[in-house]
Amino acid sequence: METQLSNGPTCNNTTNGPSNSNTEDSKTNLIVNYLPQNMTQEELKSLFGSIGEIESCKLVRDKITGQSLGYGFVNYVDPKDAEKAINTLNGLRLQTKTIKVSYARPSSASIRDANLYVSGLPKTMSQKELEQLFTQYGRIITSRILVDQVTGVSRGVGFIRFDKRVEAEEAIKGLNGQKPPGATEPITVKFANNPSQKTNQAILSQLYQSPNRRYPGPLHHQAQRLRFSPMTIDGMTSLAGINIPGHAGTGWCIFVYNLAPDADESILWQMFGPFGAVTNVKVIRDFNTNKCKGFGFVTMTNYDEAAMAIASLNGYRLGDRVLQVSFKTNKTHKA
DNA sequence: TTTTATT
Repeated sequence: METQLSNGPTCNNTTNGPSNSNTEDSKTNLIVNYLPQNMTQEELKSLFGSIGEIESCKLVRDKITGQSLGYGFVNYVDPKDAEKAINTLNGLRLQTKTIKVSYARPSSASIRDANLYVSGLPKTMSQKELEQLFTQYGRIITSRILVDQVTGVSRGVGFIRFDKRVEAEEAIKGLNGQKPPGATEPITVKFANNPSQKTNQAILSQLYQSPNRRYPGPLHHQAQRLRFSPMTIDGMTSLAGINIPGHAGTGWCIFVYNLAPDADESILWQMFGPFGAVTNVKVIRDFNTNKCKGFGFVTMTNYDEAAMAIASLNGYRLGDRVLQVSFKTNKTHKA
């Protein structure tokens, strides 16, 4: 019985059970999870190559869309380097993500589709308690409880990934429809949807079948998933008759709010440049005093990079100020 | 009432 609970609150348990995976392969081959969306295989290779010589490296992508699936494999020549990579790179913060680095289990059919979706959980249940409930059925690889982004309170929904599919099946048999100790409502336990089942065909048909939609939000979101270029989106914008926030035609215009009175253009270049191609920056100043009026604009060429910059820099603390960063909207001056 | 963990 080698079940390991996670080491910490953020489900960073490494899958290096002493008895389970002691093949040669497992000592050099790593799986890297929770990678930022825009990270390329080259960047992955470069990051892990800084530890030692890499035998092979692969970023896993969606077969159809080419989108990164947020994880990859790094195989070192020397097992010592693999161990070093776990020790130094696991938990590393990259942009908005905290990456997880652990030994890859030997690939086999038995470990696929072992991910469970659990709903109806008591809102008070912690990740640890969730694991305690499931651990009797097998070795837990990851666990997660989804929380409300704003309040941080549990949504009563979570995921449990087991080492083996058969363990997941047993957990469904044993726990689906059951009440956890102390709970008033039964929980639902089933296999989680396979993310790759959500084909872009379905997304595309949504895009094209709604020529009258007026709501930029969701469409915008899907554009991100599909990695359309700004030009493609522009074409679709006219086709669908909608507005895409921040899209000026020459790039993606980003609104930066709460700059200090003495802010200048160089600070905007410095902040946004690392995220990708920046074509223009502008600090808005008072005509008389020549002091910054508290905001500015940045234009970036590529949607993905602009989105990443916004995700990373919104809420960023510059001096004693907390910046607000978003795509520029066409709102005049209400709300 | 679905996050991105098996090449």
